[in-house]
Amino acid sequence: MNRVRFAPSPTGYLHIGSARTALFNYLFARHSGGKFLVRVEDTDLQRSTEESTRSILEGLKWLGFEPDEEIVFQSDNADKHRETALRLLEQGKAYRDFTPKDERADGDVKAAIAERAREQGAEKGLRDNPYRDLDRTASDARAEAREPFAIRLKVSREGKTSFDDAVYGLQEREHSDIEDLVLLRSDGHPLYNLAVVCDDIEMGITHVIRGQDHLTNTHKQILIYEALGIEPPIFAHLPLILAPGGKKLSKRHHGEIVSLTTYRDKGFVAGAFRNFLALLGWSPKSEDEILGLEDLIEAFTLEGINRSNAVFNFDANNPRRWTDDKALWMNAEYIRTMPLDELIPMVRSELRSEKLWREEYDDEDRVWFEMVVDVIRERFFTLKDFSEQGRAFFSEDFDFDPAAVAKHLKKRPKLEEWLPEFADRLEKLEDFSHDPIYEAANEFCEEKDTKLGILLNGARVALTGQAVGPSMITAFELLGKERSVMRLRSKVAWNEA
RNA sequence: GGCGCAUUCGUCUAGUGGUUAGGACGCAAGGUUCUCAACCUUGAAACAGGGGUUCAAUUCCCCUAUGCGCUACCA
Repeated sequence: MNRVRFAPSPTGYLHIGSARTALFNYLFARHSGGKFLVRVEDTDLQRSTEESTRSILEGLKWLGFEPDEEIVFQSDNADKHRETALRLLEQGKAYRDFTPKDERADGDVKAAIAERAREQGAEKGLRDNPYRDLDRTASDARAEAREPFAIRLKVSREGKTSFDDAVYGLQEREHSDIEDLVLLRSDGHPLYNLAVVCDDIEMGITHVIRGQDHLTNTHKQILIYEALGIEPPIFAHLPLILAPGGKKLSKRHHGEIVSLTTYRDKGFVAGAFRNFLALLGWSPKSEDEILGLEDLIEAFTLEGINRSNAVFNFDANNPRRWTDDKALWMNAEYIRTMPLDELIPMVRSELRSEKLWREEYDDEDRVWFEMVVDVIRERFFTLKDFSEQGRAFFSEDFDFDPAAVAKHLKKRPKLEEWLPEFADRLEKLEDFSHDPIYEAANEFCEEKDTKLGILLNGARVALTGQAVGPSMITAFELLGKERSVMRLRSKVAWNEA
């Protein structure tokens, strides 16, 4: 049975790239009837926080990925990792390195690495550590004398490692390009490469599905598997998600846009965002794009993953383009087509958080509430729209869009008399439903020798504060006689700037 | 600096040794008419560049360019 894991390091919120990695792991597990596990890689004690762990798990839950077994915390296994390093030392497959640890600069680590490499040039040999072939008794003696040391893997001088990546194909790397990696720090803490390998073995992981940034490091892990005499799992590396312009998508430069919780907080339907994420770097055989969780599970295969990085397109300077257009479109598509039963709870919690919720909506006004939601969702993009653009349906306290007031009211000064007059007509209607309202509106316009649109567009602004919205006749019906009449008579909109 | 990976419309992508290079988002135009940011229809829009191999290359090979990743006693 396949066993996969999602292994985030808790050093911040859940990045959308990580969320997609979790998604692919989850889909792979479900598609093949395997297990989806979660392991929190908290070996970097300095940077790991509990709050981050909490927010990552919350994010996974929102997307609907519950782990099939208890969550593993990597730091709990540190002793085992240490034992493993010691065992390799014992077997002569690793050695003690007594070189004093050099303090690395905090800022641009990458630049420092490149600089060092440039200086060392071609004469640098990755095998020339003086302690690599230190006599065993001498090594033991120095360790006995409490001299600090790190444990490094003894990579053989000749040959190469290779593995067949499920996405990128055959990968080969010369040993001469791989240094003797550190397994255990001089302070006794295990390092990442050792920890992942040990834990993946311990957890019985069969497929490692992770970001492409791990592709070249995989060779180091293969070397550890070999030293341990254990068959490595199958690796499948995923293309990265980039920012517009092909740059790295980072918190530092792109802010909250990279955090999964942003999407929840800004009114995304989890299923819609999940659907969008799935299409970034993977595609189904069919041309369908709207895929629910079950569809994704059925269609998902490693073969469908492509190799080039995907750009997550958005415009930080344009509020309507705050995230990828297609993601927004997809969210709108979900909102207007999903079963009402599923949408209602989401709208309820949105209204609750904006203090617009009334218990009657779940009770005696339930039918009315569902009708309203069903009508207004047609033009909405996010769940937030229910409390913003749709606010007038749930509260008397709503704003008027100045552009709408200018275009549909101020430009037609006569409406200031007509709307209250029309209110009188509506008030007299015994049957306040579609046809009678429509007739009354038509009659009124004939009398005033004006077009229906002028009256209704003006009414829309007066009743909802918006220039766009559902059919106005329907809006009258939904708001009811009392509120319609009151708002038509109100001068509030006219006094807006 | 070294090593690795990638490159099809603006973006996400499909695809093949011979195709009108397909779809989606976005964009544009037209339609609908009570509004449009909804809906319907139509349209513009791509094989990074240069060499090979071949009857034929977007597809296979090489080089260049560009981007990304790794290169750490980070994960």
